[in-house]
Amino acid sequence: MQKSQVTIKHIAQELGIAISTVSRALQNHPRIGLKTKERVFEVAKRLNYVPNPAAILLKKNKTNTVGVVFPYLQEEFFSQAITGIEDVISAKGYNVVISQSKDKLERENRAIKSFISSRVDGVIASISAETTQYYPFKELENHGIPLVFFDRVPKDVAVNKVRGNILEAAFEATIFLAKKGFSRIAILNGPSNLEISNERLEGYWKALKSLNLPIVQQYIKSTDLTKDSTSKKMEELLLLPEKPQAILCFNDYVALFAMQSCRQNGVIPNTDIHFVSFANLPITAYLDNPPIASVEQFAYKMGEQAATLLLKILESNEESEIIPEEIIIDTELIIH
Amino acid sequence: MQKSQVTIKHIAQELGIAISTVSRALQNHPRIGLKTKERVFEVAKRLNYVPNPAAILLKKNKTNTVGVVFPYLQEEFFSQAITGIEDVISAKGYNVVISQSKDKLERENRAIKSFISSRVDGVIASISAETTQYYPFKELENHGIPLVFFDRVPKDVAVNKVRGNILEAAFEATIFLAKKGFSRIAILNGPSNLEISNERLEGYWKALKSLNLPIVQQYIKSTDLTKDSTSKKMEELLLLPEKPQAILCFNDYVALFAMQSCRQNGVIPNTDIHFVSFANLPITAYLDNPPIASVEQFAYKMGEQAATLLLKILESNEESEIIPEEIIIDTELIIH
DNA sequence: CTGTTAGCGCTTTCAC
DNA sequence: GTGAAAGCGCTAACAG
Repeated sequence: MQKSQVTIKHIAQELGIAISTVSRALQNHPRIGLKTKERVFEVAKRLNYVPNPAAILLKKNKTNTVGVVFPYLQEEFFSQAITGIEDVISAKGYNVVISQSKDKLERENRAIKSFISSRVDGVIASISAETTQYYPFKELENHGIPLVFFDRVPKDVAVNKVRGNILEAAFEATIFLAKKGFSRIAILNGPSNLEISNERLEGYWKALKSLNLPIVQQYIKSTDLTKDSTSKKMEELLLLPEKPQAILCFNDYVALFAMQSCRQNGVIPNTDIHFVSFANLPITAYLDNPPIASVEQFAYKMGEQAATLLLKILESNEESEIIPEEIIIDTELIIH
Repeated sequence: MQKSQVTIKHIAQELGIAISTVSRALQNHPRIGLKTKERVFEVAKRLNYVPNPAAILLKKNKTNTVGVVFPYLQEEFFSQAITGIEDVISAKGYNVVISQSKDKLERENRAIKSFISSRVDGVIASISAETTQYYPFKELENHGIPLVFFDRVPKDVAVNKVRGNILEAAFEATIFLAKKGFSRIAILNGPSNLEISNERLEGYWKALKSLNLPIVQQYIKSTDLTKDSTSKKMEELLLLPEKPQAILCFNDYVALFAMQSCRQNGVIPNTDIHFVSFANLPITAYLDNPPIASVEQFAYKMGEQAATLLLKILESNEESEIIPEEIIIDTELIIH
């Protein structure tokens, strides 16, 4: 029971023909006789032949594989996106290899290194909460590997991006809270190296301004997305003389952590303080008391778009200079 | 900016030495002069040399990659296990490629096919809820690819397995409920093609017997793990003239679905009907009203063990006949 | 210590 | 239509 190493050579021998003929037959080359093809396919199947991708890669210098680095696979937002990516990618005969950074720069780097050494054709990435520099991704560029950023895109860099219309969503969410009658609206934001954090903040600002509400610095907090950090910032908000009446959270997980922290401090979420968050994850469906609204970001669709953009780049003329593209997906505020 | 194709040939030319010398230097071969090595490494770094894995594979016929197929990556039980696997595997210089079956036989098959064609060295698998036959995995055997089953192991087949001591856990959980004073204990089990479902059932039976409680057929339900199926079975339990007082659930997700279904039918979970489940996932920490207890299965440790077993097989003499091994990890009932 | 050479499995000119 | 042969990047005898 050792590794079956059936090669086209075996097929050729069995049939008494040249290996080049077998190769062509297997590729459905037009100039090969129909009968020959049939015989080749029959023997290939019978022998359990599986082409050796290494040999093909060596020859063609193309792995037909794209790499994906996301912070957490278990977050539904990302896992839905991965499904979208996989569906598009595999329909085109490519494979996907998935890595998670767990929001650690070091793991992100390792993933990128491994993508380079395994010669993936392209990469889709959502940067870790620790990533403050574009640098690690520069390596991919050096090796000529096309890159599409997803959701968590780096700022101030001309790169391919697919992301939600977060500014608009934050604006709407804030307006929604104001219309509910709340004037003291806080924001529990993500780390400021993420452009999507800044966009939330801008949307929040824009809304407050348009409502003629004051911008209170103490109501603006950012967490590193961990439970500890989030609880700490939430407690700071609870200690303010004028507690916020409502909080816009970076995502559902931040909202859940914050709501837990409230409960531990004797504050009843969505009664004493109302929560709105981003992502609209299925997890909220399990809760007796979910955030009162959440921004649906259509992760699956975003994944599809990212994959489509990457494939477009891969299949464009490699020599042509490519100008970075930015795709923005509209969101929708879902009221629970 | 095209794919940099720096090869050892370039390094050899640059230095005016033979490519074999470069190859050996890069591998730290003992018989290469220290100075030569230094020069080779210097040039390699400067030229941004990355070894071509395809060429190595073609030569050595070893990808240093293991494949993992799990039902759902977003379930913490599996994602924790993957982290355990990754940590062990990457410490040994192997790579991991991850696939999810989404509990669909067809996706599972696709993943296995892809593992075969990409020539992974070994596979770790947790079978889908739809998989009733060992068959799809037989293909791996045909290609001499070692396989370790994880948690969801097929029944009646001599294969490598790493799993929790589910029978014991179900026994203890049932005893726990009985000690709480409940005599009408139901079980919302998983599909019967999963051995771990049968073990839960056996543990449950064993406990009831030891307690001299009757085994009531109407209290034994199995779901296919989807929300719909679980809700349906839960409603059947609610319609019984003698509703159960407590329910042992296949896992936390089944418990959450069942608890939702209770609420929708005016039954208060953990007040009217008490829940105990398997997995002890972090998700339960977000709930105001989690199951009263959950069986911690130590997914990370299970992942480590599975990876260790697979590596042991990979690194054993390939010719030696391997007898399947079964590793059983003890569980712990966590009371919330 | 280093160089020469064959060959891993496959594709692809270039012949016929 | 099919075959012969070169070569992708690398490793590992086999020579020195």
